[in-house]
Amino acid sequence: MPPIELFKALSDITRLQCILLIQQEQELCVCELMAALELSQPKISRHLALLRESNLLEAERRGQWIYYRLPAVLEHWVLTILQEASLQQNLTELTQRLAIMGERPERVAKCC
Amino acid sequence: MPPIELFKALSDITRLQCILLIQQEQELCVCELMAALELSQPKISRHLALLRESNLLEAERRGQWIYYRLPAVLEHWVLTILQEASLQQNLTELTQRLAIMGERPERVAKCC
DNA sequence: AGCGTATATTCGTTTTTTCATATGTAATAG
DNA sequence: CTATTACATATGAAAAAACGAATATACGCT
Repeated sequence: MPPIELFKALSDITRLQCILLIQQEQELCVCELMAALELSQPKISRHLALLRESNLLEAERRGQWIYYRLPAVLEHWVLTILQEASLQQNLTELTQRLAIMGERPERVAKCC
Repeated sequence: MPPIELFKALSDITRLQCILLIQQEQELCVCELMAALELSQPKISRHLALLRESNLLEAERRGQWIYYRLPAVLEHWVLTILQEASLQQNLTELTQRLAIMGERPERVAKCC
């Protein structure tokens, strides 16, 4: 992946927050991201699609839900940059809103 | 500096090439960047202005020329990201076009 | 089969970014 | 002082990105 593609992908606040929150939480479904970021479903979905197309996220359907996570194989320098970013980016507010939903799978059962 | 600001700054190919080439060469003037990237003066200048406004570059006038370089003090995580990017980004073509100009100060004398 | 939930995609519009052209400014040379 | 070089900035147009609203699809339940 060329650096410019990574930087373009991370240059939108919605995409940056999505990918960093997913990195922190291992995996998240769309409705959890909607709740955490307080954004509309199509908006979240479209940005996730962009990240998927750049191979920065992969999606897995489990029942009604589609879970997003970082790909198992990810170039090391990309991971380095994500980690540096997550050290700088304050995610506490997003994490709190996630916590309010409760733990998975109850969280999932409740959220959508 | 918030991560999103850095990623926005690096999400344009002209700005990315400028800053990485400057990082590699210590410092460059506008006419050297024009020659290396083969782009118009206002285009280079505008992108340099954006990088300057984000404090990712600093400018120093010496006679007729204005030299751009990385700031002496730059958050460490920003440097890390620039270094990771420069390991991935191929700058040989740009570097060659710089070399054709010859060495500074002859290069500078010739370039503009 | 029919309904509700979770997510994706399409479409038309708005906003943001980028660009080329033109003009302004600072330094140097004559 | 005038001309030239090196660079900055303003302006308006074009291209790209992001958005909301509506629609489509896929799954689970009854």
